[in-house]
Amino acid sequence: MPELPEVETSRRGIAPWLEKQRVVEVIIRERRLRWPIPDDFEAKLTGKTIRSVDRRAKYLLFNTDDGAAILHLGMSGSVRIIDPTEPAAKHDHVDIRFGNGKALRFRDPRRFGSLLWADDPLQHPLLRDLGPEPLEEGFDGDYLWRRARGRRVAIKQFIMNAKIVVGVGNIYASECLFLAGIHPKRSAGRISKKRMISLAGTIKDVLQRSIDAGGTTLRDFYGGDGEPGYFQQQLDVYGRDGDPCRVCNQNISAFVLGQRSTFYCRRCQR
DNA sequence: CGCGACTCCTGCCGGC
DNA sequence: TGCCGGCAGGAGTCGC
Repeated sequence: MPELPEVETSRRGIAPWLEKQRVVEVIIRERRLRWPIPDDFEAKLTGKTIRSVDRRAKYLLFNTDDGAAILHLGMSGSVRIIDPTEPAAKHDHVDIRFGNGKALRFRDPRRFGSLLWADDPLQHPLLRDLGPEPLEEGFDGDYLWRRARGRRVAIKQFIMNAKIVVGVGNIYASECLFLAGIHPKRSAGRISKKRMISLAGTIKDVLQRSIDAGGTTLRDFYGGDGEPGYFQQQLDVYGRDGDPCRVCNQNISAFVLGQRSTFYCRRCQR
């Protein structure tokens, strides 16, 4: 998946095409996603006007005057704006057609994504208990440090926990910890407030920089305009095991933590 | 409650 | 060239 910057880039790409547009038709070719698309989804959305396209964590929210569609891209999902006469390819599960003649097409080969309906999306069980947005008020080093009291889990898993803070995926978790000089395996509760302030800063910086760069990290990501992502390798450690550390020249190490690949510099990170 | 393991699914890549 | 195993950006759920 798209990590948070990819989702935000997708949101910015598609929002101008959708806002104030009336949904004229919803075409669902495959309902079996992470959860089945609800049977009444088409009926709920058809005929309504999109008021805004918002994002909460990695969920895209298509708000109408009466309820909202909630879309999660999972690991392999993408959205783009198309001419609805364009034939659907394999894994193109949903088209939402609008009054302006365009359509939003959702593709998701692995089907880990989801498409749901909620009268009040922020109160939906999947969104209700989420932690703060990393780029908004309410997230800083003090907050991280307070939440880490008594927690023995590895800091990498801690910052990837959406109940603590949303939007830090596997790639950026490694990157942020490298920049903060913290070993991925260090217990969350054993990190000083000073270092947590540094970590919160790197999380904000990395996510903001990645959004500014158009969000793209890996090659199968498509922005809302359908153009391939930039695939810029601005990454310092992710996927670079064996390469020399940018700072100290030590080879970057890799190991598995909580079933996720993890990259770090054993000299720079303690 | 906190934590670790497991799970869903397809595509792709490297090794033989 | 083909087959097979392993791995991939997420995150909910279960069992201890």
